[in-house]
Amino acid sequence: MLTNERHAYILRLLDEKQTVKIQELVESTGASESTIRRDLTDLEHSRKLERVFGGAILPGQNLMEPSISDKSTQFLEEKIRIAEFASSLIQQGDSIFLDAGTTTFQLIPFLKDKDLVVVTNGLTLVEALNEQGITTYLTGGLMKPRTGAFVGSHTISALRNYRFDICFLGINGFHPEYGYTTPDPEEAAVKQMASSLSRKTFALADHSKANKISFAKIMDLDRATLIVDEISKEANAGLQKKTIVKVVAP
Amino acid sequence: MLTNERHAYILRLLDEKQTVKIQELVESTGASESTIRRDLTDLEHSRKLERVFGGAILPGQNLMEPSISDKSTQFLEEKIRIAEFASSLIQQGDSIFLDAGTTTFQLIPFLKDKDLVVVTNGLTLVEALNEQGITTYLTGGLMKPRTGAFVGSHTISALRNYRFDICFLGINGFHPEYGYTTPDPEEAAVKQMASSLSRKTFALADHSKANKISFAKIMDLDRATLIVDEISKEANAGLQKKTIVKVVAP
DNA sequence: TGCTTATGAACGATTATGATTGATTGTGGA
DNA sequence: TCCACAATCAATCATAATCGTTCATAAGCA
Repeated sequence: MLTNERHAYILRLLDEKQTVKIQELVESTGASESTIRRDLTDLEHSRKLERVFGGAILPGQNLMEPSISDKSTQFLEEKIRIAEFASSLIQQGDSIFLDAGTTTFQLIPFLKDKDLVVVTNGLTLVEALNEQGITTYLTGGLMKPRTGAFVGSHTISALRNYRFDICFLGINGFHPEYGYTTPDPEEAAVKQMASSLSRKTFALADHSKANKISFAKIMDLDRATLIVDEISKEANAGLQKKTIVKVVAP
Repeated sequence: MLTNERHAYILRLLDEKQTVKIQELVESTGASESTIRRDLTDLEHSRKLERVFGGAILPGQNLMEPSISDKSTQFLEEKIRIAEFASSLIQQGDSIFLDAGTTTFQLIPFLKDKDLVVVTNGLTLVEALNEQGITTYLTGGLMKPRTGAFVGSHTISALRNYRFDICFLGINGFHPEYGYTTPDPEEAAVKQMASSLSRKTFALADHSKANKISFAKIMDLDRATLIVDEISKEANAGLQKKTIVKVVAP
């Protein structure tokens, strides 16, 4: 059995059953445990699956490719609600920055007929924006393969060419003390720069990001207005002292 | 068994079974392993299949067909031949600029395992480059919806951040007197800037571009080495006085 | 005949594989 | 909670399969 065949087989089985066990694969393929282990390591490295103790599962926080986004985007309903509200803050003729990310991506359908200039650092976003016929500038820079986000010094200096009325940021966590955070320092730097070039900054997040802390700090809470779908009363009270919070209930 | 017969047989088998093993082919055709190896290498070069360890699989399982449909299939064989030769000019560790375009797009499969840094202004190219695991910078700028090329002042100034060993340009026409031309002045400006930042510049074109003149002039012939698939003797004589021409015959 | 092309065998180099090891993690009972 | 046991893990090594290259021979062609 060819290596590629095994890989395809594993992915097919995984797609059917959501999870696969290593022992199960050893038996059904006839390959050794070591080989299956290596297969899973390879496939995880190319983000096709996620390893767990004893087997593998479908990748959780997945890419934003249209093909998989439909079924794998978590909190899609909430993100759309957040995006719709965010779009209501935009004026005709505004210039806006759209951060790379799945939540900001949901903003795009609401931007039609607004006569905007949009700048983004997200590869998937620029394609969707163009389909909507919106004038779009991409920052460029070094591309992060997994997320399709552009980062690095090139991206930062490209941003300096622009000024924005509004800046919409995706974030991975917000916390009263630690502020807005995201896993990648490079992405954090881009978000900081974009925000500093904008008259107003909005942070978009679903409720799962509440009180989460990621590795890289973007900014303190008071530097951006937070838009969330729902939030506990205690948490909200804690946040209100720091910044403006807009809760978009269903 | 004739070479062509074997090739046809291999492709038929591959189409049926999705994958073929070398041992399997050795047995069923009676040819030696070396011969089958050569067959697979040939067929891979003409993009009919993709080699893997122990056999071969159908090509482009994960490439994007939709974005490159009509225009790119014209003279596809020729473009691949041109691209393969062009790739032979690249040294390990080079930094190269890849112009947006269908001919330069065909270069990408030949760039694997070359340890390169690639800069491009083509949206479709950056995606394909990333699938190959090549470190890729996108210039960014204003996106031209139809072609997926980035142009404008942002693109130009982004280019100034880099220096290239080699620059590969796609063109729409070449002419002894009028030089290299392309329809869009904005794209011409990008090509000019990229070339001026490169130690060497190559213009890639199929024979249909001979003696064609488009609206915007990129540069005179002597500023770049021309790579074409074929060309009439008279035309070649006229060109040779102006620049170096490399003809990539089948 | 002389020339080119296709072929097959042989070589060392590269890659995939399977078995083994000791470390790590999850499980269940005291 | 703690401990012991079983399952799983990553790392290593030796082996087997496959790879590209080279060279010599055979076949096709003028």
